[in-house]
Amino acid sequence: MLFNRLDRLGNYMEEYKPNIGYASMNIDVEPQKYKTCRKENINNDNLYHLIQHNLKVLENTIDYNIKNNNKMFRVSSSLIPFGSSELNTLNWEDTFKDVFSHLKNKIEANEIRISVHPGQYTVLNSPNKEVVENAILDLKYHAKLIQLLSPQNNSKIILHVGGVYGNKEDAMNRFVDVYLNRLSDEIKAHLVIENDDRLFTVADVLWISSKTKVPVVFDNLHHEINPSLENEPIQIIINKVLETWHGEKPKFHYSQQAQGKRIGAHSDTIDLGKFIKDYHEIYYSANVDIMLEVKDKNRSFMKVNQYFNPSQTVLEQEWARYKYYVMSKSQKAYNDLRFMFRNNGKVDVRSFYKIIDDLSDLDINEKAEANTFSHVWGYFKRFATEKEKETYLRLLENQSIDAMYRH
DNA sequence: CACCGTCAAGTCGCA
DNA sequence: TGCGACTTGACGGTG
Repeated sequence: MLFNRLDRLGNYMEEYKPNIGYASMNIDVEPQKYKTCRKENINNDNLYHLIQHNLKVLENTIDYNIKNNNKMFRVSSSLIPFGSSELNTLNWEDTFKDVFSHLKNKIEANEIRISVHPGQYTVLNSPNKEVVENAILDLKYHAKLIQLLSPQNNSKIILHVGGVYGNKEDAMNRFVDVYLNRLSDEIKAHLVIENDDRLFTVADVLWISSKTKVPVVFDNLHHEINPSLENEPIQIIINKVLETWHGEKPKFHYSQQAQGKRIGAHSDTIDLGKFIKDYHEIYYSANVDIMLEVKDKNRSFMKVNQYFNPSQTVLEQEWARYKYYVMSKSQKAYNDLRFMFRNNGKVDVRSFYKIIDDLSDLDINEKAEANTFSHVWGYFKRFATEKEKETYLRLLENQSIDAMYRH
């Protein structure tokens, strides 16, 4: 009997393997940062070069995703500076038509699911008419990005409900009203709403969904901080959220609290052990895709994706990348991992990342850090200029570890 | 060259 | 009533 049940659970595991995604930026591609400008510097020439640069950042991110078998990511709203403002008079859609078409082909050929996430300033339910108009323009901009990059039903615009203004019921009714009467079918085809960490709970967004049929994105950390439906088991709540997707594959958010920071602040990295525990409690029986919201972006994607799709080759690459980080934290962890990878032995994903994740709790170890810089310097001294060499030796002598990271 | 305050966007919550 | 926090790169001014 027990065996049968475990066996069935194992089958669910096979069947419900989530795509794992990360938000907006990739910290390991170059050029990495999206550029923008101030209002006073907006002109067509400037915008042209900024967008050209940003599309290159996006293409590099897509290439990274293809190479690393990543099937989901969030496109940054910063792609087009002032993309929803009338101050941007460049016809960027036509100007970069060929680039968009090229990127769209890459995304679709590799079956990558995309999403966009307008920020905290896009408020559809404001009592201020102008704020609402700007929010609608911003949704049009985001829908245009989807249309240009991947105009499929599973591409989503994730939005928060907005403000409360002293009366939550009125505020929710205003959202419903704007949704039903002001949004185009094209926006509605992609728009989904998420519970937030202060104002609108899962129960609130489910209510809005019941009036509008808008699907709901469940965010675990926001639900933990701003709970609702507390008498219901979590699986019942999840089932209610799943029903709002009407058979489409849902997208959920997952994040972890940063220790010692403001409530709701996202952690630097995903602790894989905690992820696995939460995944089995919350997401396990649901056929969903999971977007990670975390500071180290694609690196946590690699970590979580290895749990679902382990590969010895990838783990070895991961070990190579984390090597100096481990060395700078703990000589013991470094030796343990070397032992783990000895003789091309098979490495267990969870054990590997447990050693890496546990390092973040350690205090700064300046001796180990200085030792690491000596190792790294062993590689760099061949390429370094005289000036860089002087800087390095001066900083090492003074044990100025922080300054060394900067250089 | 390093560092700091301000700018964009809208809302909430605390003096 | 007004200002800090949230977010993040740009950019001007100061030392």
